[in-house]
Amino acid sequence: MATWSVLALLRENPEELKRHIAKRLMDPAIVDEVLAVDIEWRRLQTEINELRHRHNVITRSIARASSEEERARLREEARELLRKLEVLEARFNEVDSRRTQLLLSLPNLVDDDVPVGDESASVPIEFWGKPRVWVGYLDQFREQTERYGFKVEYELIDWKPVGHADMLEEILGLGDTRKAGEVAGSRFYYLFEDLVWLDFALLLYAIDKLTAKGYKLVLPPYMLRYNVMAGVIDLAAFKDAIYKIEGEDLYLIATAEHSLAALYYNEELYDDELPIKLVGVSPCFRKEAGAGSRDLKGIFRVHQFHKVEQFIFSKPEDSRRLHEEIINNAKEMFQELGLPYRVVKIASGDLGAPAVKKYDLEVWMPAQGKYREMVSASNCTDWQAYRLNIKMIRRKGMIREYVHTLNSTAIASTRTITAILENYQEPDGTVIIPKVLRKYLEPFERAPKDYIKPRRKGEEART
RNA sequence: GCCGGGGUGGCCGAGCGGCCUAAGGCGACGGGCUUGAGACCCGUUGUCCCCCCUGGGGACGCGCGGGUUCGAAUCCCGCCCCCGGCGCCA
Repeated sequence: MATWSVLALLRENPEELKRHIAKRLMDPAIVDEVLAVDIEWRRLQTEINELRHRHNVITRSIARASSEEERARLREEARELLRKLEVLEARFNEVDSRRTQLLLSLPNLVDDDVPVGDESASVPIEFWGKPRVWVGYLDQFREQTERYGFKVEYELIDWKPVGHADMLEEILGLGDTRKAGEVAGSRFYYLFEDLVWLDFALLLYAIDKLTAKGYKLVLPPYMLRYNVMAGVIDLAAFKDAIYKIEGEDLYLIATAEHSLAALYYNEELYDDELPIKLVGVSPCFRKEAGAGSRDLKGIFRVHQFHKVEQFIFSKPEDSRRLHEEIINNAKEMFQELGLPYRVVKIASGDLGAPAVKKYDLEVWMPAQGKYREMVSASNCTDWQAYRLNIKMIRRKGMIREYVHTLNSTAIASTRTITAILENYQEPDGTVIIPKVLRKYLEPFERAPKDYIKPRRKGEEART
């Protein structure tokens, strides 16, 4: 019998489950509630099973009854049981849907390795690259490195790089968020020419990199049904992030993770075919309802962007190792892109409900004087698999368990573009194109090759 | 979107109101036989609940959800998906 780790812990050691939930800074009282409902659920089920059994016995005897009178008597007896069952089943259905709802509202467990606390407890565990630090940001740069005991080499610059938002609209003239705002709303954008080429070059680079490592390339559905979406994310994320198609049971994906996870919805995988490593490409649609006015300028936080995503279905015993693998893949790509980053181990209070552990990769943004999130890599263990009903069968003994799922950004296009606009910016506004991207631009006549040249807004593109 | 056909266990495929709750085959797993493998023989093969829990009992399960009946894979209604034809379309 396959068991979901959270349900197993609820039944075996509810106090321990409470500690996990408390680590997420959530109210552990839900544990008592769901435990009581689960007990009631089991009790009712036992009672109903017994009544149904008696009913089945009678029902079977009707066909074999010797006389018409006997049949009539048995029918009445069966009806009497049905009346009792009706009452019990009504209770059960109530309890059952309550139980389902409560179980689905439980977050995943928290890995022992995760720092406990709110987001301020998240800890950088590794720095890479030589960030360019403007003199005015030196203090805050030190604050973001030395405070955690890291001595990070940097290049001090005396000119302040232009922020990505002004770069794209004013210096390069290759983006228009004002017009997009007028016709679609804030957090939408038009990108033009070289930045569009750059977007596609980034995607191709990530696809090339990961398929070379054996990941299977997938172009997934961009919309999913409610039941499937609810299997992948928690309700809070649903409200804050997900767009619904009017009049249809369809929701726009916020990341390819959602439809990649759903690839084996209601299926069983044999242990000898795992791990299954996928690389998906898709647009991502996000409401950003909880974001308020954060990052309103530019294209850092937008309703729509392209992303290449890593996704793995794994054996339970392999998921920790594979979690390291996907964050390492991301690191490798950002190293090759030459973007200085740090890896942050996310604190328990800031974990999403699906994950037991999460790493973010944050790139140094010279114009903001901050490290900003580019990549997020999560180990979801059996949380999504339980909800999507994806099991693993161990050949040895044909034992069924839930598979583990893992996901990580490879490259999110618009965010990575913001990082390139700030990190590869020359004092005159020229943006150097990272070397690894150039081969993906080479075949196209009108694509930029080595540089993106400044040309004020309204100026004709290219020379 | 319209008309017609169809969705049965991991897979193929019978069954079309009760001969007790899915025949038969394949696969997989366990065991027997064997020096080993194959062939062969026996058993097992979904979900859930209960118990005196190396085992035993029961409920549910035939695309999904309802309904009719003492009894539904079998009859009725709604939805989803697949195949064929027509229409529309990048």
